Amino acid sequence: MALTQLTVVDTAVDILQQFGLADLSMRRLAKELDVQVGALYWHVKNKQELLAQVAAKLLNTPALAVRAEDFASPGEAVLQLMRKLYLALLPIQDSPEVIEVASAMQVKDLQPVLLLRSLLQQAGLDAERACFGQQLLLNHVLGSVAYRQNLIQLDVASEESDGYDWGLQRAVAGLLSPACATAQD
Amino acid sequence: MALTQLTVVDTAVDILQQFGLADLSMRRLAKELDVQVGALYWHVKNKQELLAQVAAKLLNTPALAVRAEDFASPGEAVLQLMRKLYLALLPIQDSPEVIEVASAMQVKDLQPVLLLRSLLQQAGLDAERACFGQQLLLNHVLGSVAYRQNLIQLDVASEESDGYDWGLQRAVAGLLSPACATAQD
DNA sequence: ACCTGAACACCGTTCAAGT
DNA sequence: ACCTGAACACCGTTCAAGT
Repeated sequence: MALTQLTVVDTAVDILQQFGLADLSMRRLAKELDVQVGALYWHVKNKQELLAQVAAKLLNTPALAVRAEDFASPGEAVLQLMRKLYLALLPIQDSPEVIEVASAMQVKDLQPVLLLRSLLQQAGLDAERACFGQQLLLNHVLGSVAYRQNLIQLDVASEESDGYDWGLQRAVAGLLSPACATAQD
Repeated sequence: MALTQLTVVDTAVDILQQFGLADLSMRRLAKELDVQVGALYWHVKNKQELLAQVAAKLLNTPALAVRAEDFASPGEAVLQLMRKLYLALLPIQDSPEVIEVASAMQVKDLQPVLLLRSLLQQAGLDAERACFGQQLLLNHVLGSVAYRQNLIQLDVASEESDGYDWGLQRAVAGLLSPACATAQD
């Protein structure tokens, strides 16, 4: 197995899924690939860039696609996309941290994020507001996933609702309500 | 200056404010206090617990208090509290990470968080929903602060709005709208 | 009770030197 | 072009031994 950018990123995804971010070190990754640590730096610039690519691998999957035409309204499509995102990220340890790194690096090709913005525009928000709404909803998934993963990790994974879905519905309602002409100006 | 829990935490807060979380290591902290690293572990259990105490120090300040009686409605008080929180956290480097550690450790005495929940209840939400609403709004501040701190750090601190306030208004509207009888059941 | 000294088991990144 | 070996400058945590 030749050492390429692809194998490096894929192995990183593997380690993340199986052992979490704490175990995803450059040295551990090198060991898994049977090379010296330095060799990795021929294929990726640094750890941050590697994590951004890991995030892209996690999010750019057809499983997270949603077609607006399949729903009664764009709002319904938004809800569906957000629910898929939550369920996809929940089983991947520390996924919120990884995705925050990617967002921080201005990674532009996270498909579900672009899709979310586009759906919000289809629902009637202008470009700027779609962007703000995207932020609100993204903050909510990542925050909720992080919160729940933490509960799971440090004790019982209480079966009861964590409020993600309720908060999501209220947020989407707030974003798309007809009273959306900004309250103050 | 005797080495106590208090001085350790206060010095940690100092380092965080001046240099950020990356520089807040146990070794750096020990150097600042002119002691060996091991000495710190007599006064704090570990780094995680230290960070939780740092978060508490940051949040449990009278500057972040808001009295419901001073506003036309509980909803207005919520908006005000959230705006104060945002402005208070923005200048403190990596404050969202630090606060997430505290929340993760189930720290119960973060006053602005308790206040937020209480205001949501005063606005008419039942206990469970107030808790969910608190989550939504907290996710939004922490996410927005992290996002903005990142922009500041890696280039221009664009003066234009980051959408925090618009998202906040829409979220609060969604939470407190009269159509709050859950849409689906 | 409180602190030192020193160790243990790690990190990310760089770079001359090899092939 | 791609990789090794080895170094540099760090981490958090523990613990016998000192005072």
